[in-house]
Amino acid sequence: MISFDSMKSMLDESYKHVACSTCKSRGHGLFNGISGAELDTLEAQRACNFYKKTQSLFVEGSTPRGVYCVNHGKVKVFKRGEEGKEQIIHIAKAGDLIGFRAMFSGELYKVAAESLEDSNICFIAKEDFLNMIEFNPALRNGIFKELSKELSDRADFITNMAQKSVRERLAFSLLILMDIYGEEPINLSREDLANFVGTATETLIRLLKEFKEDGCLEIEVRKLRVIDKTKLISLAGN
Amino acid sequence: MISFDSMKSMLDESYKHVACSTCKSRGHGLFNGISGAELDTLEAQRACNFYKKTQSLFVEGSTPRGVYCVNHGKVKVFKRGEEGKEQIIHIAKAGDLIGFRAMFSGELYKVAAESLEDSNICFIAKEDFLNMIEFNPALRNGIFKELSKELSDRADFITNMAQKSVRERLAFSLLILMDIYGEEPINLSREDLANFVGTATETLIRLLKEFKEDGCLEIEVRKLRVIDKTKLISLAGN
DNA sequence: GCTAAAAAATGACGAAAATCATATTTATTT
DNA sequence: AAATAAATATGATTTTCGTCATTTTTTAGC
Repeated sequence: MISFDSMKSMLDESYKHVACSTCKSRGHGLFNGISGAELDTLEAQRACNFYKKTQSLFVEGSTPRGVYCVNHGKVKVFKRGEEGKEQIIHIAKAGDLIGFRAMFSGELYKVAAESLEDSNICFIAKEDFLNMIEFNPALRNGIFKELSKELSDRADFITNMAQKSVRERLAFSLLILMDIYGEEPINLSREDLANFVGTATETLIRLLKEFKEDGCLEIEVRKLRVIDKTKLISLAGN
Repeated sequence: MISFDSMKSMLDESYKHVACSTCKSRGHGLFNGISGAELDTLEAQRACNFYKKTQSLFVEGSTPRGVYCVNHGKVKVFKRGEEGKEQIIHIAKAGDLIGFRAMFSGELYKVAAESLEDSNICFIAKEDFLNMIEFNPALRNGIFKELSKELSDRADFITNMAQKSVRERLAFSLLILMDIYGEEPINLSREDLANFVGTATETLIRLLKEFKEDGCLEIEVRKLRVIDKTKLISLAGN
């Protein structure tokens, strides 16, 4: 049988030509409210690119030149600690915008971004993006809202890190990942999952096994499927 | 001798009548670029209040009605974990704005805020604040920048939490607190400091003692003074 | 399809830090 | 100033989790 991933690779070319006007990911994203002339402008300004799995969008310390809009696929946004260990801060899915924090700060990237699977990602230059915001109050408010939401999420993240056990954090992380992956199984390497939870890979593997034995998780090598969300919620402890 | 704190209390009345136009805290805050008619409007719209130490500005789950601008004093912004333990997310100093995330999200407060010392804090109603932003691009960009900075800070915070030892985190936290407290000694209870670092109070106390013995910290009951910043930086490990 | 390399899994062990119990000091109230 | 409460400090013990070593499985290249 031909895998879903290899099928997608075969479709590379078509992936490069997604129109914003028909982009299904747009519905849940920030460009949701856009239409008419503005949509045309967006369409003309953005460049669409295909990223193979594990390809880098940008690295820590580089100069931000624009924002990335995920049309299809998943992207991890992460930071490296001193010993080079990654801490995944955020996982972006279709419809999500990446790297807009850097548009406002005027600083170099403080995080890095890399595709987690074969992805199709559009790019909008800084100038064009800031211009759109300047003249579109609705979009502006969307950005404010999004920044606010992320800020709030990160406060939760910090609190969890400080006060919860690794087991609780894993359960919590899996619930977040369920939202991100939707119907699809969660497709992350053990290392990436460990770097999201904030633990050692070995510890993570042991806990996954426990969860499986507890009957809330189905495990294939790189595919996790939650089968008892209720139990997971109680394990997450809130 | 009369203490600084009690002296401040005696001056309550004067604290209530700080004019925005002469507010010294304004220089380092978001209202920095404001002048003329806008400054007059701000002046007219804001209400100035005195908060005694440990007084609450707002609690988790309540409805946001505006933003708070610290004229004098310090405020902790925190979240409570399941067992009620606080995690301090941010400590605001004079010139800082508190609670503007909630202005955009349309949600209830997800964090709480409480004064750490006798403080003078102005309040600007949501409507007025949003109005100012709508018509002042510079202020708007300031807010974007501020939100972005906090987002970046929190990514660091998360990474530190996940990858650093409590000792390293304490060193790092003390460096942050040095910036917040400036020339003054760091004035926090052991519990608050532990809740900022994200550790148990007992562990924190033991580590403070170590730092003191290492000669980088001077400890009075509620006053910490860093005396060897270089050493602290090396202890923080970045 | 075979081989090399990478990822996942398991076990043994130790260090870090939480918890619990209790003592001591400092603050607050009357 | 004494009494009570709260904050700080210290000790003993346990648990969690990270580290290191090694094996097994999966993936990717030729």
